[in-house]
Amino acid sequence: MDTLLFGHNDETHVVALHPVGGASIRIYKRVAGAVAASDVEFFPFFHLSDSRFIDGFPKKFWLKKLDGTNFYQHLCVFQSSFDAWEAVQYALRKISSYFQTPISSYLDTEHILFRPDMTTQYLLQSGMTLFKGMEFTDLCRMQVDIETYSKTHRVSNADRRDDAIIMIALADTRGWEKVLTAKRGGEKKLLEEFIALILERDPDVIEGHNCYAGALPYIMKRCELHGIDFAVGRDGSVPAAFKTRTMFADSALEYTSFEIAGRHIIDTWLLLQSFDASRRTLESYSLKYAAHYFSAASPGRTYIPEDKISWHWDHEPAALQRHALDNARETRALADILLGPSFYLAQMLPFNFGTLAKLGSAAKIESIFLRAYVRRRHSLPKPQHGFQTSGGYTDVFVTGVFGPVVHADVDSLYPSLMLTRAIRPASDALEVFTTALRFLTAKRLETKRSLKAMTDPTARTRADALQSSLKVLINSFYGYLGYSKALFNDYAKADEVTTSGQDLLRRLIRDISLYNGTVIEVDTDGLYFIPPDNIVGEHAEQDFVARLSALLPEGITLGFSGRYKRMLSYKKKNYALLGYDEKVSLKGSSLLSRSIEKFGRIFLQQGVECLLNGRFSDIHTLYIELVHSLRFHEMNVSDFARTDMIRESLEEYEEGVASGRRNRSAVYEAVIQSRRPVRLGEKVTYYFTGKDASITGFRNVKEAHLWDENFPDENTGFYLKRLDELAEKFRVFFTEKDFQMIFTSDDLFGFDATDIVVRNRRTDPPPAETQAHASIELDDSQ
DNA sequence: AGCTGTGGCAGGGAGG
DNA sequence: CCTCCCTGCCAC
Repeated sequence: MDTLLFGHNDETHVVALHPVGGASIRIYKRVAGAVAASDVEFFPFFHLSDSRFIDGFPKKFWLKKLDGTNFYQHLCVFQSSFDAWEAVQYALRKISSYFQTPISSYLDTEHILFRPDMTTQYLLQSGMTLFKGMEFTDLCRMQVDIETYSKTHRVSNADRRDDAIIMIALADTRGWEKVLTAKRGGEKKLLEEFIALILERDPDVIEGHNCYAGALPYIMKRCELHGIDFAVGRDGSVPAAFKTRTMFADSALEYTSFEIAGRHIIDTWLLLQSFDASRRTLESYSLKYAAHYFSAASPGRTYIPEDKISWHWDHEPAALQRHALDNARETRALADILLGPSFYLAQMLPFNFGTLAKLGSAAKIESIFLRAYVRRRHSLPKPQHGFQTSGGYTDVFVTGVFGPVVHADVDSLYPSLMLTRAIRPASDALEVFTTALRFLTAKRLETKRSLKAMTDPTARTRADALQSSLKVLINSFYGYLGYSKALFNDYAKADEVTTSGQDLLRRLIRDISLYNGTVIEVDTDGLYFIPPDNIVGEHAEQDFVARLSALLPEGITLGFSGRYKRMLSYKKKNYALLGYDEKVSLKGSSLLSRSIEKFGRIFLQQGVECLLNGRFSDIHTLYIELVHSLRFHEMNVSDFARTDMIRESLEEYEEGVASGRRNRSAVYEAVIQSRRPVRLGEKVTYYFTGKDASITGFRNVKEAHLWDENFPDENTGFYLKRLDELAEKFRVFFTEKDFQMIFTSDDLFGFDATDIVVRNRRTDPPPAETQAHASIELDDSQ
């Protein structure tokens, strides 16, 4: 698509554009924060580019700043296609007269047609809040799972003529379920049946697990091969497809995004990604794992691995049918759990439902600003250049094993500080920031209060989805301040928020110490501490936290968030907790990380458990067992393999290594060695081979599926060394003598755990006031 | 087209 | 050996 590029950037002018009275485009001049608007005056600082068409209609325009950073498509939604066309004509006339040259030839007007209908109206509402007053359950959501067959290869390929879609499982929220199967060579008929069913059931939402990267492109390709239109839009159109690249949790993600006219597409795989972006608790994004994680798996179901699908189709088609239908059901269960917040946000924000499910939090916050500023016809600021300089306060005062332990944290620390101290971006002339934050916070508290009184489960689910969607928004306000691309960013204010938070935490540490409590660890908004001797039992602990809370400024409260039998304090952001239910949970990247091999994770988990319970001889036994099974190749490859993600193409990798931009890395070398193509974002499992324990990591690597248990070639010395590296983490908890005795594989002098105790140490000089009251014994030897 | 932040630990490679 | 730098992963 052609781009109209005109004018030049100018620091003093900012442009906003929106429909007024349905048909005109106005461009504003920013004068000292106020707006001078004119139909005639024109300040062209944007690209008008890439208008997208759905069934011939311009859906929206994109305005792009000349520095390439911002898009304002949500300001450019028109009430009807007629208005949009008028707006285009208007803009072109203006541009032509401004430059005194006809430039209408830049736009391909051939493809703009007049045909306003309900579908177009529906689509064009994307700039407004949708579903106002509706309930989540009012939507008709359809779930889709496809199974594909391959005669010659383990996994089927959309491009191959001899592969086919053989089964489509469908379910919807009206309780309807169906499995379509293909007769021999009947893929075309199957697809036509599928299309007819979508039109008949007419769902508002189509859901699939990994449907953007999986089912949808596959189906589109198969339809293309059979020469049929996948016309499932409400206006009879085929889906619009476009390539997207987004950043999810530090890693680039490439997939083809689809839009179906009049319907929303939901990919539960993407929902999982954004769910995990804040919590980081998921081990995998597979449907199987996620369904299990959310306790949404169909009871007693069987799973058929991808490469066994063809076999089941030939020999046990009924089992495959059950498998496919269970996938559709689990997809629905996942969406039920994860989709609520997006639905209720669609009632509040100027994005449609399907889009909201894909957006990050900054885009959501910004849409609140944009709508308010457009309504008030106020100009928009440019993002500030610079960076944030401070963050949360983190400290650990003692290491070792302690108990009992209380965890307390400040409720919504950053939002509370922003409200009580009236912190808002300086550029926010209309004070949308504070108004919106206060409104959303009040709304959330109100929802949480009403939730307590509710008994009806569906009403509770609804209220909970609403309050958690509000929580997502509220917690994003702070991050928005420090975001480089945010129009209303303000780094100084972001710093003010964090430094006030730090002050508050230091004050709490002092207060706890003055009461003779011992603070173990602090991180950003919460602290773990040993309560004073006279505070015994849960009630007393809660009262104590309430007393501390009463000392804090108005509007800021400290909440009781847990009590533990014992805590192992290792390093900042690294600790373990032993609950009163005897459950142990590890925290922190050095104790619990996907980059640690499975045997290492087991070693750390069990080792920490033993430490918390004082079972020192068990650690010794555990160590010896692991050494033994490594030395005699008794482990499976999955116990010592590592899994990493492919984040760039092999070409980019080789280019990066050659240019010195990046180092060689084991996971890429493993793939290169096995000479196979890889997808971006693919996870590859590999292990180290050879005899030399001191090899550099990127040499002697092999993909895990090439490991043969009859000829185990893993580098035993390397993994033994690795075990000892992990054992080093325990050194700080023991005397040198005890440590040597526990972590040795020969019991020449016998093993005797009776004299072993955990050494508790002070790691940071405590604040002056606390020393006089220290109520635990500490070894200051460090 | 779409992308919230800082702080902290560990491991690997490169080069001394 | 060590230090420096980069990346990955995690806590909040």
